[in-house]
Amino acid sequence: MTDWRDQITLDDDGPVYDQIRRAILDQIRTGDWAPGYRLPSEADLCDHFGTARMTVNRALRALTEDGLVVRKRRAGSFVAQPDAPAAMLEIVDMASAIPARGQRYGYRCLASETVPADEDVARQMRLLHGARVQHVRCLHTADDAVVEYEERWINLALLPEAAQADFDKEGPGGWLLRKTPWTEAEHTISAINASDGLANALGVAPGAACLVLERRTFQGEDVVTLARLTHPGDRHVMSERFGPRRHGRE
Amino acid sequence: MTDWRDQITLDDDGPVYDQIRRAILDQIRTGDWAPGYRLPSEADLCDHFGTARMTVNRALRALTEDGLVVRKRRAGSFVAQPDAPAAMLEIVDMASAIPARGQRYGYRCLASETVPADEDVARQMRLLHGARVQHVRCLHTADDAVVEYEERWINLALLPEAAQADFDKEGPGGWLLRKTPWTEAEHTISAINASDGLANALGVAPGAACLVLERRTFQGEDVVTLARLTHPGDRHVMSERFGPRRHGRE
DNA sequence: GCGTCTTTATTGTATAGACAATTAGCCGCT
DNA sequence: AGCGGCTAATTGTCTATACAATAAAGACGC
Repeated sequence: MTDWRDQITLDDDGPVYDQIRRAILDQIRTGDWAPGYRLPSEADLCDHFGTARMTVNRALRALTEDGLVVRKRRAGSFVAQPDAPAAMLEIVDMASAIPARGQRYGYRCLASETVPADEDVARQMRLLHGARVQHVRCLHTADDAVVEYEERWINLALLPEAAQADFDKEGPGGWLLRKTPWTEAEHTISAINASDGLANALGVAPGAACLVLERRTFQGEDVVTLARLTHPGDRHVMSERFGPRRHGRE
Repeated sequence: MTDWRDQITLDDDGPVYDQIRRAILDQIRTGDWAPGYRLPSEADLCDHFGTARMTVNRALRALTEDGLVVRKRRAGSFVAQPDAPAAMLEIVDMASAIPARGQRYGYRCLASETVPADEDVARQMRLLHGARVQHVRCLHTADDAVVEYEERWINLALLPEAAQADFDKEGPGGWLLRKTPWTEAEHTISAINASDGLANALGVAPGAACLVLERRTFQGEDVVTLARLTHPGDRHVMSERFGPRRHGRE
């Protein structure tokens, strides 16, 4: 990789601290500075941009508050591991959430195939009807009870490797978490009565209430992946807590 | 009211900017500085605390980012109107959400009574079994279709006025938004099959999947109110979008 | 090699001062 | 009374500097 100094420039639009923030954000978003990458020190950045340290500090602090960067005294500043989505609406990555509660996690892949997007999926993923997507269906279990039926569509235009990926051992959630740089996400929650097929997969009675969480994950304007996660309503709840953000020491 | 200088002091714990932030936060939380109140200017605060302006600025900026304070050049800094909870998980205050979509909003109060908390409610509200709470049940409609059945419990120890409040015209959501100072909130979402009674109230078939949102609203450690909001699953969804917070100009 | 001390790079916080941008409120004019 | 322009209060940003806290890396002794 060429020296970062050659790539990172300001756009002269808005406050300088925000220009710097966005410049660094871009490096992270493109994956150029991957998770774990050590950022230049404040001093180096000041030097490069020709600003005071407080200005660079403010940019880095904003990125830290957004969870994109982790900072440690003496060691430096690093691109954070992209686990942020899980933090907002809990019970997102089953593979990590279930062991945390002391239950035995199980995973089974039902199918993974490259297909043209049907109308509904194309609309939700902002793709043209018929665009190629990877369609994965799998089950997550806790102590042998099914807690989530996952249906997943991956945009092959953005992530062509997904067509070759092996989802037999690892769920698409974890795979994507490793592969894709930071993004935005959007959740939609609804409740449905289980169809016969779904009831069978989940191990519940037909007609039982199920909680459906659909998550679209973005890279800028593009949808990387669409996940439809269906849970038996009585066996699972989701929760989140918010308020004035936590400040200072954790 | 006595001069603010008599009330607001630092606790000497942690960074100064955070002490200042918390000191101001306390004024807001207690309702001492109510929504719309004009805060002292940065210069006054510097003077009072004996710090540099940047330090006070950082405290106020943090409060602004948390949505607790609104700042305007030349005019000053003001305590924000407490509309923040609605922003996080949308479809929260039906009375404002429904007209926003061009539908006709309707509200009907079914009952409002002062009762001792049963075991389940007491546990969720962190109260002693039998503590007095105001229990309100009501319906929200959009173009005459029921979109939400609201069951609400209000902690009378914290809000004794709730026993006398008239919930026939205004829903408890709006009333509380006006009455109670800023807090944290916690959501729990699940899906249930409608019981006969609930199905009747919502105007759906018995057994239909319903989305249940339970929200606990806190004042520090105390639960102010518990809301159980039940929606017909097929008629309603909730969504939220998140990612790197918006920065800079709106 | 293995512990212990020292050095030092890096971030975290705070200060004092400067200028820019915004705009509420006042003053004067008609 | 209404309008227009000026003034000044207030926030927004930036600089340059200083010292504190942390912990990695190196130096030293054994």
